[in-house]
Amino acid sequence: MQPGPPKFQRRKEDRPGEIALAALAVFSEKGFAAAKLDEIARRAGVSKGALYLYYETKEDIFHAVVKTAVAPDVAVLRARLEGFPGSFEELLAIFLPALAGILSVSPVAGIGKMVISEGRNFPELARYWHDELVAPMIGLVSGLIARAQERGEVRLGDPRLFAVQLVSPFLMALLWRETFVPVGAEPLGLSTLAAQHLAVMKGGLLTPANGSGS
Amino acid sequence: MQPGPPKFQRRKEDRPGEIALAALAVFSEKGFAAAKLDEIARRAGVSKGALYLYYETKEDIFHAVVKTAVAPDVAVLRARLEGFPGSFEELLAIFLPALAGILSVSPVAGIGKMVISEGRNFPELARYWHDELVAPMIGLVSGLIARAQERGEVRLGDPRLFAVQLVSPFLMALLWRETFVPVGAEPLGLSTLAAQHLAVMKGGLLTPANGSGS
Amino acid sequence: MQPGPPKFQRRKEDRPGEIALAALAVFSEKGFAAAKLDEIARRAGVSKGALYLYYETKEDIFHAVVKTAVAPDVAVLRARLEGFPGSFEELLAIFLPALAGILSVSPVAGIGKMVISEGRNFPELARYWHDELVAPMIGLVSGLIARAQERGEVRLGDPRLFAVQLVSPFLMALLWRETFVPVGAEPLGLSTLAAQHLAVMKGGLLTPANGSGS
Amino acid sequence: MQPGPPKFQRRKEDRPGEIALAALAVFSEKGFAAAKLDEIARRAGVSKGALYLYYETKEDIFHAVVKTAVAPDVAVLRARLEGFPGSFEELLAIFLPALAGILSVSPVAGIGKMVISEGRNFPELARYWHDELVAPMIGLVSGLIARAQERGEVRLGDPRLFAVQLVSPFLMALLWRETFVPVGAEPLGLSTLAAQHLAVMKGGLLTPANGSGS
DNA sequence: CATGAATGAGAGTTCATTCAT
DNA sequence: TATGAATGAACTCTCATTCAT
Repeated sequence: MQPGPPKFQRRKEDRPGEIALAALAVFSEKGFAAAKLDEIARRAGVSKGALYLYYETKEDIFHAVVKTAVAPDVAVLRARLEGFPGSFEELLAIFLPALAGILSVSPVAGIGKMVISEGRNFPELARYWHDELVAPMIGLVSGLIARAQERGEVRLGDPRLFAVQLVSPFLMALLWRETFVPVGAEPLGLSTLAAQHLAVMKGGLLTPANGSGS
Repeated sequence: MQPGPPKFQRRKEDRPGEIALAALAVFSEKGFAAAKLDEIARRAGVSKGALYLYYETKEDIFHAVVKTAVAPDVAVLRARLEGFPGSFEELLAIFLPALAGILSVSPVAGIGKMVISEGRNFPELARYWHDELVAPMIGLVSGLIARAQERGEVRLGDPRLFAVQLVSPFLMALLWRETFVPVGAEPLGLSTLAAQHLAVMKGGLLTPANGSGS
Repeated sequence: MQPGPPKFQRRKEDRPGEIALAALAVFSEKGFAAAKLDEIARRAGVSKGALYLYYETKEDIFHAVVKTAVAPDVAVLRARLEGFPGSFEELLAIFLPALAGILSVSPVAGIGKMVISEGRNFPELARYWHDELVAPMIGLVSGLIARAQERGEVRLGDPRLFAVQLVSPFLMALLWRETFVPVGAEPLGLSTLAAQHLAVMKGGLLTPANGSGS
Repeated sequence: MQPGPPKFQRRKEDRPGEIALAALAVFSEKGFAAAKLDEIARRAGVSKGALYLYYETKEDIFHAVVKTAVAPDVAVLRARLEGFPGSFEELLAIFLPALAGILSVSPVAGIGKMVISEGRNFPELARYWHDELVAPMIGLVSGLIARAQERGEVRLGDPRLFAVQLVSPFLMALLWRETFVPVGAEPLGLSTLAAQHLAVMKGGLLTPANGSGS
């Protein structure tokens, strides 16, 4: 049986991704409970019934959305940081702007907000995010800091808390953007923040021989 | 027949506060949409109908909860900071532990999570929080920094971003506590964080003559 | 124990009547189901709980209202009509304006609307009204007509339907006043209607010898 | 396993009409407030949720019901009456039985009762009925009477009140049927009433040359 | 595969009724 | 008696999920 003339049609294999993308937007804007499947379907360009061809339940879609797009970012950063040849100061100078860059384009802000919001309702997702994204990231940075401490580059102190100090301004900037900018607040420039944070961290984190001379 | 416990009590004075307290817990755990009035009523020890004796709608209860307990904290901090006689370094040494102390006992974490979660659904509340709590706080700290810069105590840079750097680790610690600790993550000790953050900020924020000698 | 100075206070024995009066207004405006006991209590100047000191249920109040103020009107008309000495033509000339006069000041319109509206929900009340007010009235008028027919004053025909023809314009005028005048319709003047209706009925109801000569 | 009757049918076309029909019955029996959507849905043979596929709110269903089936009756009568070639006496002889016939089969009685009952609660509907049905009908009949007066066929007097006299017995008959017949009252035969009313009106409404000779 | 009309459990809200005061 | 805070059943309306087409 020869194939008829190939009619244009969307590739079926993309449907789950298209749905997840639409769902990310809706969940991120409304939260889990207030998000309507009707709206997700409409934004995905499919019928409401079609959602159930690819996902079992609304919760299932939510899980898919949260778990999607997590791995790539971690992998990218891990690749850049692990085995970085230079000093910790040089590492910081690379890492902080890179983090700012990634965060400003990644959907991680929206998903992060969802995890914060719905963590109590979906502990499995909170655990997943902690185990897959947050803990590895913190662990990675902590490890780099610990090694830098061993080399005498970084002052004494809890590496995990140092890691928190390093990344928290960016977290705050993301939440600021999602929460207060829509109601009229002045945005926090991510790149300026990265530069200024780098300067302060170099001054405060590094030992005198390594940082204060810059 | 001996009288059992009375079927209900008349305590008009106390009810609104009790309801708001119960609602804070439920909203904070579940988010606005997933919170059931049934549960709020049960935790407040009243019937569902009684809620409507004191509040018009579910949204009204939510508003009451979000607007509650905002002013006190701001006022306390403003009183401590404004007109502080010492140097900025001394100010930091007071301010960071104080902030950590306040945050660890205030319901601000739960409410803040709600504002982050539901900001899009209730922009009025996001605006209220920004205008009443967040912007004043940031403005207060920024002002202190700017004056310290004029005195040559603090390095050059955007005071608003310095303020973000100062407070963001505590924001992150709160969200960490609310989101990841319940699923098994190691807590971030607020007081240890405050001490370490103070050390780093003194090293990185202050000018050499003022900070690096400590 | 000497009595203290006599404080002014409302006479308790009027309470049920005051409540029924307020209830008449509210039921008449809103219908049974949409009438709120809160509003009845407020208009009666008592608390909601006080209603239950005098009536068992909302339905009980409704019954009281419907059954109240029915008997007087019937009695007045019956007294005027029964044993009227003159001709039927003279009777009509008395009866129609009198009916118009009574209806324009009596609460019968409001109650009648309630009976029409709620007859299906409260058949007992429909039956009560029919038996106590409507059927006696129709019977009374029918009887007068029948006797006038026997005297050759009124044309042949079903006396009951003649009675309907006699009273129906006033019914319509009442319903018009209650229903359409509030939304801007021109009122139907009851006294003008009575005069014109009298003229037509004299021409159409009476036999030539009795009516057409007027 | 043989297939039982399908759990539900898709009949998008027919549903609104079926729902409105069921709603007419329920509203007419119970009044607006006492009518339960559950019962409307059950009588329409659909689920409660299905009502909301076709109507926005309960009030919306009520509006649809009240506005339904109004225009047709008016149009039919207007067509019959306007431009009627014969004398007013002949017109009456056609009009009154026709009115009786239409009213005895039309749902206008039930809807009219609803308008009377709920006019205060839904003034928009009272206005709609007045403007679309009642005022045009009264105006139509008044106009015919006025022209007949100009031709000397009808006695002097307010044409609008004459119109009321003409139609009110039928209104009363309808309300009688809806209100008192269900509790045991003798029905008022509409066709007999029409014939007798015709006779009386010919005698009382027409001028001697036109009416009294019949 | 795909649709969307239809379902039905469950939510927020109202209000007649009760009862501690 | 009188109050009105408190109750809880019942209502309207929503929306995740199903299924005839």
